[in-house]
Amino acid sequence: MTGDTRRPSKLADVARLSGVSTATVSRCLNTPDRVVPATREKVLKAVAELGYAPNFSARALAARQTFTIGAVIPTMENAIFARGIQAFQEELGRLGYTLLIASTSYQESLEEEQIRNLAARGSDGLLLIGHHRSNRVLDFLQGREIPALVAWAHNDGTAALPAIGFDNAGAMAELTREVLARGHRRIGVISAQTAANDRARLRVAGIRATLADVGLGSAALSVIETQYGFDAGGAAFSALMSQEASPTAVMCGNDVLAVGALRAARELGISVPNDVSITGFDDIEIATLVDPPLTTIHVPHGAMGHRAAQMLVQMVTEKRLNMPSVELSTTIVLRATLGPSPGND
Amino acid sequence: MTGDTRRPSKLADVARLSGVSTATVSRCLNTPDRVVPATREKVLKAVAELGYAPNFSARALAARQTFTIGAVIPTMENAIFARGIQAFQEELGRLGYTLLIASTSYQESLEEEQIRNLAARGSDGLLLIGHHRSNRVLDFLQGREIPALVAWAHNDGTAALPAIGFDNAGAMAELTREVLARGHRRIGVISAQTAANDRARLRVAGIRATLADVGLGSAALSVIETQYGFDAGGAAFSALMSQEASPTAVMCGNDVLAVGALRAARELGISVPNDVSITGFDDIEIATLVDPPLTTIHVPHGAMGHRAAQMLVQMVTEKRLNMPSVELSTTIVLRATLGPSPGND
DNA sequence: ATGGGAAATGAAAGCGCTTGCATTGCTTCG
DNA sequence: CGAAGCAATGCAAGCGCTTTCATTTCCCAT
Repeated sequence: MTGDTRRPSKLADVARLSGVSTATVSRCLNTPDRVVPATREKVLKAVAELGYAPNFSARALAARQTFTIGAVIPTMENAIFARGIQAFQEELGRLGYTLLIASTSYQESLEEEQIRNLAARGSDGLLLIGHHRSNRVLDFLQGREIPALVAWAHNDGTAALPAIGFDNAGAMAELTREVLARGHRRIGVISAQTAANDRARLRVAGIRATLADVGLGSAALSVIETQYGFDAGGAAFSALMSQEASPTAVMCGNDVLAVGALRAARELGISVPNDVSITGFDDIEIATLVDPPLTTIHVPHGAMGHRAAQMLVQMVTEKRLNMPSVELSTTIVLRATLGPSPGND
Repeated sequence: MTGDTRRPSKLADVARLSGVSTATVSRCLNTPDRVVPATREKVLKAVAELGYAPNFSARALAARQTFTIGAVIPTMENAIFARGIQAFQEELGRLGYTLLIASTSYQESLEEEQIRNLAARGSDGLLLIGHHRSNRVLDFLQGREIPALVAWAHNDGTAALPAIGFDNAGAMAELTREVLARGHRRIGVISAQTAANDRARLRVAGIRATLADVGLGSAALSVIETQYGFDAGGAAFSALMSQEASPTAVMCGNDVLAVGALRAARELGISVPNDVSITGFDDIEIATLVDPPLTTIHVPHGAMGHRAAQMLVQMVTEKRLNMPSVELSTTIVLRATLGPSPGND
């Protein structure tokens, strides 16, 4: 155990100690089966003795591979991304990759910068959120031949990048049917900003389409777009409820907004679900902790993170820029915030 | 704009196009003031024209600096770490560094592995959580001369690594005084596992010490250690309340545990704070969303993340392994879950 | 035994950048 | 007007690893 000495030992040290060439040591570490067991043993012993750990920068430079995956996400503060990214990172670790992380704080302009940065740092692959993205970025990725995978969204065939996610519009449509089935005919919607967020857009679209299916036009619908956050959700809810013909059900684009709305309802003395129903999207932990527990759409974040890691690593190792997109299924979780319409029509 | 072409252009391409040596280009990019303005301009023009971006692996290898900071945290799923890490990452980005992240899933044995991994990947500095750590790791860090900063904990002078955080014991002691002031004399504690978690340990110690101050021995105290999570918190609460002389106040090691306890209380038909008081630690968002809102200790996670990034980068650029620790102050947030003791003594 | 072919190993050329030292070109002053 | 001094630049040697290609070794069929 001469490890942890002054200067970290390098490949050449191991080679010298074990009496082989650096090439053989390298092969021992990277392609063990290309080396005869006796040699391998000898080398591994030297490695242990020296406490040798390869220098990743050198390796990256020589092999043009960093064993690093970059992720550009809006924020980690959000439980939704945090959970998925945690699973992503765990699986990545299992596969021998490390996660390089950058966030955009929901600023579209920052995303391109972060992507270029992570690319310059040699990320072998990139995890991106949602499809909304300029052609310039797409061209950059393609030109550099960097595999990229989109998560939290599904690729219906029209998008440029492969994706793993779920059918945002479909899931919301299904929930809308539940809402309609309970007699609601005036629907309020609290959505995240849709301009640079295809997920938010699709969720609203799912509601619109379902309403149209039963002959309900935009008169039945009242949509508010707002920032992300509990307070923003609450404010939007108040606004919605102070309209003259206020909605009997308020569907929210995500659980955070929904919980904010719930809190506002409590403060306003509006009973949920007796006076008004509220629904969410995501099924983060808080949905079960509020009172009454939130009816929402369960999204398999953990599974998505895991699969995303596997897919991305596969793209990297097989040098593929494309891959069949996978759609995960969501389920509606009926808890207590969705009830029959008060019928005060 | 010949950028984004087939092969990413390299330093030599820029040198050729601008008619200078690679050394000058390098200096232009890294130490602009060591190059005469006319040359600089010429080079920068070539850089723009080629869409040149430096290869970080090569740079890292040559300069022995990666502009990368590693963080080893228990998990990102936890809102507590997520917020602090988000702030840390933002500030890091501002300073030109990128975050390499690894998590241990609260497994002590994994931490060392992750630290070595991040070190091998050339992290210029490391952010670690809490002081609990083997000497082997400490020696490793010191031998490799890698600056490391501990967050979420305070260094009272006895710890090996500089720290930024708060006085876990002191904060909890203060809260305990509030509890005692309300007449509570039988205190239950729900703590995270203390074996490998100095923060949890100190929080419990803070309670113990304060009780001792007023002459209350261990008979007044009933401590349960449990896993992290809402359900675990709930289960621990049930266990505590089913004791013969059940506590009139339950102090929890963190908000997640406290909210779990709160939910369990509701399910058991125990009224908070009439029948029993509950307190948390951290003041994560959920504390304001539950009903009744949770009395807890506010911790400046965002500020801590920011400062941590600044301190660590300073350590890196000044090549210091040490630095004065900073203590952030916490505040008690009295909301609704702490009330007077029912006095059924 | 022995030649042939596959498997194992070694030698050495980079990967793209930084940086110590040598060189060039100015300015400045005696 | 020339030498000294200094700023700007260039040269070239690495940084620690991977990988191609050549060489050696080994095994087995003959």
